[in-house]
Amino acid sequence: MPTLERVAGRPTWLLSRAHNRAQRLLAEAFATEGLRGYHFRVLAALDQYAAASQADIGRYTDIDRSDVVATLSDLVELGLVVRRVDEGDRRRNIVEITKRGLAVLARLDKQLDRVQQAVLAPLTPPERASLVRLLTKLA
Amino acid sequence: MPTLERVAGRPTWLLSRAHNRAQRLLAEAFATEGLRGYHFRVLAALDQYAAASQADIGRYTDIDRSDVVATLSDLVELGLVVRRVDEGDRRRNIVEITKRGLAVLARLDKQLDRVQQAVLAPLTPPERASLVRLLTKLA
DNA sequence: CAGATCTCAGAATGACTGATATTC
DNA sequence: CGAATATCAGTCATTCTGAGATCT
Repeated sequence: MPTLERVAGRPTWLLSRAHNRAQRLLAEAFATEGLRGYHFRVLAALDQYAAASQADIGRYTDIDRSDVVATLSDLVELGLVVRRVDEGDRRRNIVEITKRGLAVLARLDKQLDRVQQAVLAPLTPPERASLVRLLTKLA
Repeated sequence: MPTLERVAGRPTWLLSRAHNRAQRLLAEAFATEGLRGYHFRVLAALDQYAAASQADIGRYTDIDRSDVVATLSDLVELGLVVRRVDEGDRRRNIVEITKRGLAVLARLDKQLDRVQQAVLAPLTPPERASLVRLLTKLA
């Protein structure tokens, strides 16, 4: 296995490797429902913050407002969320997750747990806690 | 600051956040030389493994063969590498870094150190070592 | 022949930019 | 008026797929 001295062992490189591996597994998991990461994040946000505006969804999920629009349009078309104008503030859309959306979210959540297990498999429980603590400090 | 319970605290999410932050800083650093991450990785590989074939560069850098082609074409055009057919095995191209390429690589290397410092700033030295160890175990 | 190499065209995903119209 | 919102039309970087041509 060739190693690039100039990058091997560097935190940013290790971060990339771990992130890429996790992302591949997550993409696979989401694809079982025909969705992508953005869809999951938005559904999760709508479950937690019911009837949110699109701008809020963007803030909760850290997704750009313009991408929230497209993501929601996908979800509306799939019947996983409903979108209507906020009559109290006509600039806003109120977005809510549907029953079908909740069902999909529940299934994706289980898949997500599976992926976490797979990614963290090489670490012992105390090591996992340590990693979470260190990564949290980074942010 | 809103948090998404369904993803907050999850290793894959924390990994994404840290990776994204690092990537933004790295992209900025590379952009000072008008380059991107792929260019740096390839230059670093050519410095370490002189006169490599393109397939080998792909293996060293973990960049897909087809992307190595485009990246090298950029670097050739900038005069940072030279590419010629291997007369001993005419399937291969032999690629070498130039003097200018070495100079650019040296500057990028310094920038990379700066970025590592910035990314790791919130951690103490023992914590940094611990993070590197844990991330290495993940791979 | 099988296998390695280089090349090209294209796509998927996540992240981002800029502009516009509407509403508060 | 300034500020927030939703929308649209793009770009960009990284990663990956598939197919073809050449050479060992």
